[in-house]
Amino acid sequence: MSHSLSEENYLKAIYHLHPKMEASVSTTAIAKQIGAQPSSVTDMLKKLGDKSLLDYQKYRGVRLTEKGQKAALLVIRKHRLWELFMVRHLNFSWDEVHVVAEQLEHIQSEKLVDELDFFLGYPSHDPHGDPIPNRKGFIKSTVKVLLSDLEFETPSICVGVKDSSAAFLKQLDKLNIGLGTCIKTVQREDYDCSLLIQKDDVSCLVSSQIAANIYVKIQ
Amino acid sequence: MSHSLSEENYLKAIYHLHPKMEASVSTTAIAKQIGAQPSSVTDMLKKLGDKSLLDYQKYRGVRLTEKGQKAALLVIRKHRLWELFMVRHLNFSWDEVHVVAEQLEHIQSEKLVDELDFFLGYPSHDPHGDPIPNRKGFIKSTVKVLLSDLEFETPSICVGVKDSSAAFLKQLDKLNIGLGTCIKTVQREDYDCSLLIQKDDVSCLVSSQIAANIYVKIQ
DNA sequence: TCATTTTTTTAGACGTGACTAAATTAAAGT
DNA sequence: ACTTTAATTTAGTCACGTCTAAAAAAATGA
Repeated sequence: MSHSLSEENYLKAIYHLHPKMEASVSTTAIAKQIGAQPSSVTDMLKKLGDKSLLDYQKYRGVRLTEKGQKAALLVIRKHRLWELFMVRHLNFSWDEVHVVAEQLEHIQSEKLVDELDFFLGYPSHDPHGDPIPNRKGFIKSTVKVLLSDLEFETPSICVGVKDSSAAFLKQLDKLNIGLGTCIKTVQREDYDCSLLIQKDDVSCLVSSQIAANIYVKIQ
Repeated sequence: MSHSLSEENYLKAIYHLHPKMEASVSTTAIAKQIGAQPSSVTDMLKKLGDKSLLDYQKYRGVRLTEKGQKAALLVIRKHRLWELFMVRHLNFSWDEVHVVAEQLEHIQSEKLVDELDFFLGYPSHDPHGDPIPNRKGFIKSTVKVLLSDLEFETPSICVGVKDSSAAFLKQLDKLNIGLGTCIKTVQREDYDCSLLIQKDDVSCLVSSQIAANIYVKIQ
């Protein structure tokens, strides 16, 4: 019924690589995500296969089962609720919460999570704009697009980030971009593909790398 | 600098067996406390000795070093802060928090603990009446006595419990005894050593086992 | 198609933290 | 003091999750 810390990390990694279960995930991709050797991944995939958390066939990659996906989403639920708790109540900034939530997400107590959810007022999104699954493991998929893919002169609102590393989030803080910031793209510079954007009547230039890690929704 | 989950559990167990470092703790006592075999304990004691968290000499029992005691107290600090958080903010009762705090106490993040401490208003005691060490690992020792050792007709206040198992705490709830309850003992029944106590003008009978697990302070 | 490269799996090993069974040391009792 | 009992340690094993090196399968490309 419950899973080890490592198992939970694998489930989460596989989910993140293909949230919609639309294709199978390769051993190498998982290894990169987890930061382990492919041979270690193979071992774990066999184990998770035996627990029927995913479908594993040699050389075929894997796909989460319903059961595996639910387990992954319950870990992600805990991660995001703890992140929000730390930002709202413990004076953490959005770039500091991830590493600590990586530990807290493995605490096993349904009551703890559900009461935390209640305490926070059943929030819909975490501090990075990602949706929080409910206690059944159901998650709302949001319609969002990368800033780099947005058509020029289309007003949009920042709703999340693709990269949630501390380095990137600190960069956004410097640029004064956060969740809810209104942005439209003006033009792309041919030289380095950086984007000229307009934000609250000020325009500024952001690199293509930054633009490719910001999610926006069209108003 | 930081210790594994198992190491932390051993340090905590040793501290609880002899909080004042007044005597050496035996391998068997630790084994009972942890719920492990004595041979496993020996292995771990060697390891903790090598890390100079305790003094270990074959067949001589162990004693925590200053460093080891501080490490133990920082784990206990986390345990008690989390317990209080759950009772105050997450609708946990005092008999439910222990098992979950056993997990939460191993989360490694100084900022998390210190911010939690601040969030709770730098509390002095946990929901079972035990003092909470500060961030330096300093703990206030309280003057308290077991209800079973209290002299008859001496007014006292319940300040803690020795046994914090869910079973015992639930029993206290039934008897309407909690932290702050005013109690005096009236007499001891010769037959079964149970105690007649008086509490808020009602008298009732409690078994010797119960009386030996309630701490009171004299008014 | 067939050789080469890449991916994946197998085989064998290691560290951690536990165990059992046997050996050793310390404590207790006569 | 010597024998018996209890406590402690040693030796060897095991499961978990990892690793490296080698083998096997799949993908790629001339």
